Amino acid sequence: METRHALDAKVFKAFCDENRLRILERLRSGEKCACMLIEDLGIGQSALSYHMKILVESGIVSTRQEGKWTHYSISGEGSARALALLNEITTPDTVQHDSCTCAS
Amino acid sequence: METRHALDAKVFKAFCDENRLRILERLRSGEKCACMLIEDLGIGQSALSYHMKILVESGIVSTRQEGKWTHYSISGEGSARALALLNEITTPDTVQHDSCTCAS
DNA sequence: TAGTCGAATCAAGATTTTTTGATATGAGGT
DNA sequence: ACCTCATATCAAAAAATCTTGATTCGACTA
Repeated sequence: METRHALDAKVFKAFCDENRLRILERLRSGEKCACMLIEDLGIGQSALSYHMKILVESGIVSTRQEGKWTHYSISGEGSARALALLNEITTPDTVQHDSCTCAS
Repeated sequence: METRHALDAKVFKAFCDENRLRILERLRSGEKCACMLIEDLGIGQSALSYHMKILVESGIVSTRQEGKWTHYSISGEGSARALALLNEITTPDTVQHDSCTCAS
């Protein structure tokens, strides 16, 4: 079983790699097929496939099959989830725990 | 020189590791000193120091020195920057590029 | 059904990140 | 000045991630 933290980390791994950020940058301007990304980014076919898998599994990107072509686009839903998660992670708790007592 | 993507990736690396997410979880309830985090997370002293460095350099966490103790807390400013960045990265461009023509 | 083409998967090596233990630094306290 | 304690840094090993080239899979076409 994976901990919740491991699952959360998976979402943010989508944004941790330079190539994936370059892919997302391309997708901001609309759906793209794999062939176009490969050409545009100067990246190997299997490398692209590897990164797309990570992006899709994190929920940030969705796929559409059209014959033998695969088209990728940014998932609004997935992005919203990531944004909400990031917000949660960085927002102070309502419940305040005991503060540090090491200097007392 | 580092590309912008590499810099952006650095910010999100703060959230890519299970231990760092556990640290942030603790910090949500307020400022904590290193000694408390080490004990609470069952992590080595130098491992904590390593992760804190990444968190601080990404701007998500800020430090306060008090005698020989270091206290860490979530930076509202840094978090807001990360949130804005994530939002930008995942929001469709205004300028629409040519769409994919591979199936034409 | 054989051939072709786009994309996924696999296996190996390269690179990066994380952990660990040892040592250094720096702020107090004596 | 010396000692102690908290944290940072360093170096080496361990683990995870990324790249590359080869192979496989699945959809279309002839």
